[in-house]
Amino acid sequence: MKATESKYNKCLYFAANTLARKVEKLAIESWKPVKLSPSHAYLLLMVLEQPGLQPGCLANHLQLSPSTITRLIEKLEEKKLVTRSTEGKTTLVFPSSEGKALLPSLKDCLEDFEKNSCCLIDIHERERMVFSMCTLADKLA
Amino acid sequence: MKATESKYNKCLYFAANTLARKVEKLAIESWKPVKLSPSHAYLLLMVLEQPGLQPGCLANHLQLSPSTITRLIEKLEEKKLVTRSTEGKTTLVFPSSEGKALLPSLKDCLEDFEKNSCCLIDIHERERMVFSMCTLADKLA
DNA sequence: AGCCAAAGTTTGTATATACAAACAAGCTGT
DNA sequence: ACAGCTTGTTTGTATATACAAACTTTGGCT
Repeated sequence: MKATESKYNKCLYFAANTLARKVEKLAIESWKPVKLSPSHAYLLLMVLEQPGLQPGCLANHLQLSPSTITRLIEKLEEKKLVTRSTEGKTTLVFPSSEGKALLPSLKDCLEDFEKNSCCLIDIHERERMVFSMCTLADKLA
Repeated sequence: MKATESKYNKCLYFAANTLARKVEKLAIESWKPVKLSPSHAYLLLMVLEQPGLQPGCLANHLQLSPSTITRLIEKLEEKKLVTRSTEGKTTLVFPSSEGKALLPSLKDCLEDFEKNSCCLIDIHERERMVFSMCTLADKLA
């Protein structure tokens, strides 16, 4: 059965969750080449662009809870892709050289993901949808 | 920080996940009066409308995996809101009388949820967004 | 100086969901 | 008739995420 045919196809709860799960699946595929989950990949990308970023800042940008960010960083640290350095009460996250080496592949994966999802929906409709989703998310904050 | 201001505010992965998590939170609040999580509530609603529905059919309508449906039913069974009866290789799910008694409250919660989320976004934009989300979800199936 | 409040981070624990494998029942072709 | 495929369901295990509580450091107030 298709989502558009479900009894709940007008329901925001249903639509938001169903879409998120399927997008997650597509994203997981897209990031398999670098052996990272999408969240880990996005976090690493941010750290590569702004070395020394703090967990709190990452949480804001990725709209994830601080504790989730801690867990993501832990895993990236295990994989030797980032390092943490504690400065007083704050923590700074830096990419390792291995992490830096991954940058081109990460960008390829991101591009792949965008390409795969863009070809499924009219680009303007997609843009409007993403904007609506972010706007509504903000109002739910 | 707001989702619309994030570095990733154009990214489908980011938008879909952020929105879904926040909608989930709102839904959790909306269904607190009946002490059920949103998924459990939606499942119970379906079973109330169509007693004897099979897990597989529930999975299709709710767009969840069969194993997730099993887990949801287990919990509703613990709470004595539904019963399972196995007929050969299929299973039929029926609401208990306690489950039936919950129907009016469930509908109130659903209405509350709709009301709370509708007042945040223009109703036509919302409709279009939900439709786009379902359509895209189908293409990602 | 000393203490309390605030801010940043981490830890313990819980929920939602899925995949893959196991299981069970029915169906098909020879 | 029965060996094997197919379908529906459940179980074992894993991931993503969050909340609440516990630290930790810093800065303000007295």
